[in-house]
Amino acid sequence: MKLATWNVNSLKVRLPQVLDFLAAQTPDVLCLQETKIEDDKFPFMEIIAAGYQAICCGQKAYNGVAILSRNQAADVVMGIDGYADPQKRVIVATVDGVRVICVYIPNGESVESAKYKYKLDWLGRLNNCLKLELAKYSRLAILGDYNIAPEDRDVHDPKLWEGKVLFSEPEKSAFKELVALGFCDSFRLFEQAEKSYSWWDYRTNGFKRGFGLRIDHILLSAELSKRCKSCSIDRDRRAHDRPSDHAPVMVEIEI
DNA sequence: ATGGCCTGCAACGCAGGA
Repeated sequence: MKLATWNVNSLKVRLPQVLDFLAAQTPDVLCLQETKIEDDKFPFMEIIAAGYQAICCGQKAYNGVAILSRNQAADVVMGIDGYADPQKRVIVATVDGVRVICVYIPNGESVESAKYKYKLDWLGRLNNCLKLELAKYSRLAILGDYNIAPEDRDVHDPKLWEGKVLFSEPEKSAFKELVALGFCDSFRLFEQAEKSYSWWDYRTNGFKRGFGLRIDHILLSAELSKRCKSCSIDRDRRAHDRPSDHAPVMVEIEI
């Protein structure tokens, strides 16, 4: 089973690239973030024509998540239970016996920002949600844009990023607390190339200069970790004409 | 280089991203 995640930074713009990704990688599940499209405008026809089903939780202009899957998605939940967040950042479903949580964790803007407080609060709510899901499902995967680089090796210049949003201690602690619930960062189960990142800034010509961060992650429960055979970043997609600023991340699990 | 771009919305500049 292949599970993938990709922050597409507008599904409308990136739809051809998403269809190309589906054809090239044939994932069983693809989690999308920053679709930036309302549900009634979601490109269901094109996705279905590609052999996939889709569930979505979107809004106008900002945020928005979706899960594309070859097989039927069951027990769908939009958002975090008991948290009336107007920002559409979470969609959950069971596919092929795996509980899939697609997350778009807030960016935070800067450590001084009100959005940073929202991010930390949001992470607390996600932590509670994962606790409950883990009690119900042993095969659990959380895929998405976490907007947190967990370790020095996930940052092109840790000195430069020290204390900054995406790499501040409270964010890294919150990430560790999620993992400590009983997950593993699937990317680190395997030997990886140095300077492996999933996001590069548009502005700094970041991709060409290797100015990147690893902020898109796939956390797996113990039950899935022991069956995980690979985790990779499809970094070549970032070199595409008119790319998303994020590259897809994918795991293969033997089920 | 204190800089650089991309997207959507609604206008011809802003918010937001990270």
